[in-house]
Parts: sequence; structure tokens; C-alpha cells
Amino acid sequence: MPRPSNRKERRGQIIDAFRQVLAESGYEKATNHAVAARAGLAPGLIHYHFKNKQEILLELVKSLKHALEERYETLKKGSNDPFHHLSALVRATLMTGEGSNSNMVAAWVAIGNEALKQEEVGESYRKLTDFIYEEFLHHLNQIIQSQETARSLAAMTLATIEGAFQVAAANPKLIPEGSAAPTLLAMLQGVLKEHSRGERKK
Amino acid sequence: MPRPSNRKERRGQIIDAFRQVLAESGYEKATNHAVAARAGLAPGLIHYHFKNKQEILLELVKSLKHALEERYETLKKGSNDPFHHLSALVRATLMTGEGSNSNMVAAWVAIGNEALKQEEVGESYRKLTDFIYEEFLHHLNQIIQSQETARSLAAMTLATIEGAFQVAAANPKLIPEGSAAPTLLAMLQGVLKEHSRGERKK
Amino acid sequence: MPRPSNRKERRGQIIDAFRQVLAESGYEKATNHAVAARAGLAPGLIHYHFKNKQEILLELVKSLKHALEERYETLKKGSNDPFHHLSALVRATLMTGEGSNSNMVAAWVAIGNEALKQEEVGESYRKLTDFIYEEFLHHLNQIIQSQETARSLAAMTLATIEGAFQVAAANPKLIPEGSAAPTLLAMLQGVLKEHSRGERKK
Amino acid sequence: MPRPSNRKERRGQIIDAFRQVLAESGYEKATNHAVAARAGLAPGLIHYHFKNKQEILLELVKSLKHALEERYETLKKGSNDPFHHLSALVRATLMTGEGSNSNMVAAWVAIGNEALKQEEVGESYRKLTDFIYEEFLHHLNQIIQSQETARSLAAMTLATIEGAFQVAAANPKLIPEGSAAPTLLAMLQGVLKEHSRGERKK
DNA sequence: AATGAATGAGCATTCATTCAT
DNA sequence: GATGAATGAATGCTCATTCAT
Repeated sequence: MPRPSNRKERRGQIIDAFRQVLAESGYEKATNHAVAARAGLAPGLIHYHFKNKQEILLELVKSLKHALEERYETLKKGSNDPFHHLSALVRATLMTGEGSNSNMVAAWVAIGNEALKQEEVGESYRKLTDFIYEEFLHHLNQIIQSQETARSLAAMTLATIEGAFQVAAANPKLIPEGSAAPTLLAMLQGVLKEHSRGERKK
Repeated sequence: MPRPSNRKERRGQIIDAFRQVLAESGYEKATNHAVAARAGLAPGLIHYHFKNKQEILLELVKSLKHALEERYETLKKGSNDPFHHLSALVRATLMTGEGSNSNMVAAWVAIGNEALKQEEVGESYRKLTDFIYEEFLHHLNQIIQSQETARSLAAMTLATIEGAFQVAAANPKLIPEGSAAPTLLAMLQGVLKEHSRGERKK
Repeated sequence: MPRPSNRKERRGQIIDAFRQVLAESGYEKATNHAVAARAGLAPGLIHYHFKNKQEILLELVKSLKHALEERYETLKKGSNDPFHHLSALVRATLMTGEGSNSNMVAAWVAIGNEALKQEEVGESYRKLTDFIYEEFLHHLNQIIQSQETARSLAAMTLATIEGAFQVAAANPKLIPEGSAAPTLLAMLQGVLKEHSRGERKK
Repeated sequence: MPRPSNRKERRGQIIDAFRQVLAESGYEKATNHAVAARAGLAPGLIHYHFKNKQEILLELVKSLKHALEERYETLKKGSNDPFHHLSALVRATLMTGEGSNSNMVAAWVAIGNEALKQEEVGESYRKLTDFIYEEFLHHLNQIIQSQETARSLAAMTLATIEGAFQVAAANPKLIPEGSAAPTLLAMLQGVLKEHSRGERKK
């Protein structure tokens, strides 16, 4: 009569508590103690289910990536227009609309920090940002001809999203609720029109 | 005859060393010991000149703000065109060109992180980002009519700059050297042309 | 019909796994988890069969003692010469020849260490070393007259064996394979001849 | 007016306290807390003066080696006879006579343990035992011809010393005070005589 | 003004042992 | 018998800060 395993639920519980504390207080203050308290668990239990703090963080990144991809797929549906897809990804990352979770923004900023300090977190972070960048690049290459321009635009679109998180977390009054995605898309539309005009001229 | 005070030089020395260590290793690893060693000073001396670690960080933000304003003033000169001024600020913040200091980018990202964790750093950070935002807003209001659009654009311009720092630090391969400022300016120019077109139509 | 008890096999399995892990990693790293994993059992099962870690160690000492006595009995057979018996014990302890198990050497050294730290292990250890000592003493008393000399020699013979284990484990290049027993026996033979010569002279 | 450095004294104090606790309770129980308490210092101070626990242990080995060499040099004086030198080293290691410190025996056994677990301690341990072995070998080679025999004897002499420490620490009643060195020397003398007799016969 | 020793709270992590199933 | 989750005390180590000189 073995005790039924509850590993998955517990791990989920811990990741959840970790995300909350991380969003509220940053990585350094997301101590075992604090995370365990938030999850209502004994401190020792955290290391029973995770080999170390970093593993929790990496799992959190995975879950954020998964959530992003799901939202992206949902928003992409129903059109084959490259700009629609691009817009879907912008909205999926900026998490406008119903599925959003303010918690995740702050958590994401904290993860961006840790990416600079812990090599493995950096890898995980780059995997995710590479994914977003490549998607943007793919859609942009279908709209404009210059590959160099497409690359620059893809990178700056990603940068704007990252920066929007940072500003939203650190100086929120500057970004009115829901304005980020439309503004970024307007900026992209403007520069894309310029380019198509330029190309037509040739 | 009291020995002449060297408080200012010492403080400058310490802030400088702090910026270097902060850029290389992040806030948590910028320990008093490490900073003192970098500055070639005794650890005890740091608390003789600064009441705590946070005070050094706040002074660093001040000095970065001062450096930014100087670059901005220099780049603004010789034209009264609003877009030229806007461009000056973009280039001043992204530090393209001669005055740049890669050190400052990493330090700036680290400061952005701490702004989320330490209330007083947050205030300092907001003062600086408010300044940039207000300047952008001022110039944009001279170019387009919709104040709401101007506000959104100012915020996203700021966000793009912040995000460019973050991406450059955490996934540098995505941002080719020197591409950030021109791309951002192209995006702005695009959306501004759209708006002036739209306004003309009315 | 209660299920037939498998207590003995399980205990044997656990002691075996414990010996392996002990030999490879030392007592501190022979955690319940590691031992259970080695035995292919669940961690909780260990405390079901043993009241604590020490009990496993004590059982291991017993089993080593038992194995030693068996080898000793086997090697003793076929002669009544005191030196042959002495030699049999030397070879039985140093485990030269077929019955040897390099695993046991490392385990034995680890046990010797724990004997210094845990009183009950010390008792167990002393029981075993007392046995070896008494056997040596018995044989030596049949060869030489001075009881004091016999005691000293018995003690140093035991010491040499213990030390040979230690050196073989910590600085193995110094002890060529198979050289320990013959050398120790040569040393004993030398001193015994001296004594019989001295006694004859009287 | 800088505070005068007391690093050396403090390090000495800590090494001393460490040796005591190590001898009494073994490496694992020689916790920072315990060592600091023994030395009458604050726990944090230990890591101010040593980068980690291992460094303390390595320093202790160094100091034991130094003490051994000093005793050896003293005892060697006044004769060029190889056996006298050999005897000097045996007595220096077994620390018979005035200079002895029962504390050191137990500490040495504990070090022998750790040599099996921590690679760097193993190196340090091998350096010391290599030194003793080489000295024995050198002296033995001057007495007997067979180099192989000399090597075996040197190794077993070292083993006997190590084992005498172990037995003295774990089962002290077996080794009467002051009997170890003479007995070991008698054993050596016996086998050496045999060999010189054997060689003469040829 | 300067030095570097000293403090002690806090951290991630490990682990023997207990316990509910 | 057996399982694996749960507990909590303990450890080595780090560090901002204080303090005696």
C-alpha cells in the first residue's frame, strides 16, 4: 500500500509560490523559507522536490514559455496574414487581454536579471527570446525584402517587449493599461509601410 | 592644520569601482569587499564615506543621469527640429558613438533590477526614466497632435531603450552593434509619418 | 496466512549496499538515500528494518568479523605450528589471495574511523581487534617466553595490519600488491628468531 | 593609525582549536560553531581568516609535518649510522618522549580519514607519508641490498606507525605507553639481521 | 582619515528520522 | 511489509555593518 506520489502537484505548488515571491521580492529574497511559507510547506520539503533553487527557476521559465506558446497559437488562428501572426505574438507576449497575469510580468523581469548572473538561466532565457525573435524574423521576412532590416526590426521588437515589462514593473504610471501592444504594432506598421513604399519606388 | 578633505575624490573612486563590479557581477556580488578591492581601498573605508551600500547605488544613478544629460545637451546642439532633439535623446541614452561605455549598459540593467527591489532605488530610477519620458513627450507633442498617442509613443520609446539594454546584456547576438538607435528612430519616423498623413487627411 | 518474513534477506541486502557505499564514499556520504538506491529499495524501508544508521554499521562489523573468522579457520587447517596459525591470521586479515575483497578494505578503514566517534561502534571495533590481538598473543606466547614482548608484538602486528589498510587506501602506490603479509611475517620471524637465540644463550 | 594585523595569531588560534575539536570529535563534528566556541571567537571570524574548513585542515597538516621534521632533525643528530637515523624517524613519528601530544595522535587519525574523502587533503597526506617512506627507504637501502625488500619494509614500517596511531586511538589498552617505537624497531632489527646474514652467506 | 578585525544574522542545502497511506 | 512524502535541526559559508585602534 504505497503512498501515492504527489510529486507533480507539489512541484507545481512550489513553482507557483516561487513565482509569486519572485515577482514580489526578487530572486535573492525568494528564499527557501519565504517560498515554503508562501506554499504552506515545510522548508525541507522544497529540496526534497527540487535539487536546488535554480531548478525551480528553470522550471518556471519552462512553464512561462509553455504558456506563451499556447497563447500565441490561440491568437494566431484564423488568418495567414504575416502581420496578423506578428501581431498575435506581440499580444501573446505582452499578455494583453484576459489571459494576463500581472504576476508574470514581474517574474519575467526578475528572470531577465538572473539570466545575466546564472549561466544556465541565461541559456534558458536565450532559448525563449530566440524563439520570439525567430518568429518575428520569419513574419517580417514575408513582409519586407531587406533581411538586415528584418533582423533589426525583429530584435527591436523583442527589446520593446522586454523593456515594456521592465518599465511596467518599475515605473508603471508611464504605460497605460493595454497601450503597449497597439503602440508597438503601430510603430511596426509605420516602418513596414515606409519600406514597402520604398520598395515600390525601385 | 587639519589634513585637506578628500571626501569627494574617495566617493568618486568608490562609485567608479562600484559601477565596474556591478556591471561585471551584479548587485548581490558587488560586495563591499569586492568594491574595496577594485578601488584599491580598505573595506572599512567604504562605510566611512557612505552610510550603506544603497547610498553608493543612488549616487551611481545620479552620476549616470548627469552623464546622460551631458551627452544629450551635446547632441541636441545645432538644430531646433523636434525630431532632431528626439533623435539626440535616443542616441544619448543608447550611447551610440564616441561617448559610449559598455560598462554603463550592464550597470544600467543591474540598476533597473534593483529598482524593483529597493524602494529608494525605485524612486531614483523613476526620476531618471521620468526625465527621459518627459523629454520624449515634449518633442513628440510638437510633432503630432494626439496627446494620447504621444504619451504611448514616449513610453514605448523609453521601453525600447530599456529593453535594448536588457537584450544586449542577456542575448547580445540578437542586436548588431550600432543598429539599435537607427532602427528605433526608423520605427518612430514611420509611425509619425502615418500620423501626419492621417492629420492632413482630416 | 501471513506473508513469509523476508527480514533476514532484506537486512542482508541493506548491509551489503551499505558496505559498498561506505567503501566508496565514507560514512557521512553513506546516506540512507544512497544506500537505499544502491540496494534498489525505497528509503523508508531502511528504517523499517534497522532502527537507525548505527545499527547497520554494527551489523556490518559483525559480518566482517564473521567473514574473517571463517577465512582464519580455513587457513589454519592442516598444521598445529604456532607460527603457521599466526601466519594464517595475518593472511586472513590482510585478505591476501582468493578470498579477498578490496571493498572490505575500504569499508574497514571507514569503520576504524567511526570507532573513534561513536561509542558503540568503538565497542564493536574493540571486540574485533581484541579477538585478533588475543589470537596473536596466544600464538606468540607459544613461541617466545617473555609475555611482555609477546603483548607488544601482538599489538604491533595488529597495528601493522590496520595501518596497511589505511596506507593501501590513502597512498596505495607505497604498498605493492600482495607484499603486505609476507613482509609483516618476515618482520615477525626476524624478531622471533632473535628472541629464541637470546633465550638459548641464557 | 591602522589596527595592527593579528592574522597570524588568530589563524594559529583557530588551527589549535580545530586540532583539539578534531581530535575529540572527528572532522564532521568539528563544526565552525564548535571550533569557534573552543577558540573563544565569533563563528563568523573563522571564515574571515580561512576561506573554508578545508584550508584549516590543510594548514594543520602542514603544521604537523613541520613539527615532525623538527623532532626528526633533533633526534637524528650525533650519529651517522643508518639505523640510528631510521630509529630517529620512528621515534619522531611515534612521538615518544617529551615532545609528544596525545592530541596530535587522534588528530592525525582523523586526517588520515579525510585523506580518503577530500582529494586535496589526500594530496597533503600523501606528501607527508611519501616523505616518511622515502626517508625510511633511504636508510634501509644503506643497510640491505635488495631494493625490493627495502621498499616493502619501508612501506610496512610506515603502515605500522599509522596503525599504531589508529589502535592507540581506538583501542588504547592494547598498546602500553612507550612500547610502540621499541617494538617496531626490534621487528626491523630482526629482519635486517636475517638479511645481512643471508647476504653474508652468498 | 584610514585600517582591517569582528560580529551575527541569514542563506542554500543535506539528512536521519518519522509518518500517513 | 513497503512506500515515499514530510519534518526540522544542523552545517558551511557570505556579507553588510560596526568598532577598536
